[in-house]
Amino acid sequence: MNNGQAVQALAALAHDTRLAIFRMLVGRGPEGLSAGVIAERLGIPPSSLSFHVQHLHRVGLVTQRRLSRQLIYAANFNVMNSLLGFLTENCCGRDAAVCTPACQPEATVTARSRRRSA
Amino acid sequence: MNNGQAVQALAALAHDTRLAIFRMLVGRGPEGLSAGVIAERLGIPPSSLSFHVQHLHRVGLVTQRRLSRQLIYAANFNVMNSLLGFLTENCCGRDAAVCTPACQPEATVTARSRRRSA
DNA sequence: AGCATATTTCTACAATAGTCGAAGTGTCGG
DNA sequence: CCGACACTTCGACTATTGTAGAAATATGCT
Repeated sequence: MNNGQAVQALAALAHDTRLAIFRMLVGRGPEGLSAGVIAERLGIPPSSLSFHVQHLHRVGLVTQRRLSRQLIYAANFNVMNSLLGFLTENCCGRDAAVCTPACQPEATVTARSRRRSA
Repeated sequence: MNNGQAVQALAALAHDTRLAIFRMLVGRGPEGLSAGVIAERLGIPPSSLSFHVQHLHRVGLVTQRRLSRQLIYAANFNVMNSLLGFLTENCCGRDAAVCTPACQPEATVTARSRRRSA
């Protein structure tokens, strides 16, 4: 993920409604949820939901598929993964595990410093 | 970090100029950089720099201290850490390490996220 | 005190983002 | 083919954010 993509993804998540949508979809997993259900749960009009969920879709954070009449949205973990990778790589101290959030089980080897030959 | 704080932090980073500022400060470490130097390096007017760096300061992502006439800004790794923690906790599958970016030394990290940033 | 430097705050404007009803599009059941 | 349903797109408006010169504030030097 490059700088521009990161800005886009961050902007997509930087909104109450969209973060709520994304978290809801993350909780649901690959199965996803239909647009109508999301809108109803959040108590927002369908057109507003569509506006926001498409923002997330445009930047790749959610996938879209049709199931008969409904459009099912689901979180795209790969892109979220890339975003977190970008942030840890570029927005944390380079030498240290100074910014290793919920993930220092035992190893803590900074993935970056371990660039083993491909 | 709660939902609202996360949205604020994400919004702060979701802008080309601010992300550039933050990355510059991350690269510099605790020593930080003065407002003037940052503005000059980015080629933006002082008032614009002030606007953006204060946005980052307001949400806690950068610290501010005075050194004689200059105001020195530095990245606040704690808050960045909290943000990453929030994202991994709330925006990734809860059961799985489905979204553990730079936390697996050599295993699952996608080849793309491993390339060193230029 | 008076002047230079570093940075912020003010101000006015430009641009972008968000809201939501209404109209349009795709899909199914009969 | 028609009507109902699920959702999106359009359109018009409001609100928020970004930009940058000019004026103001803070600090230091002599």
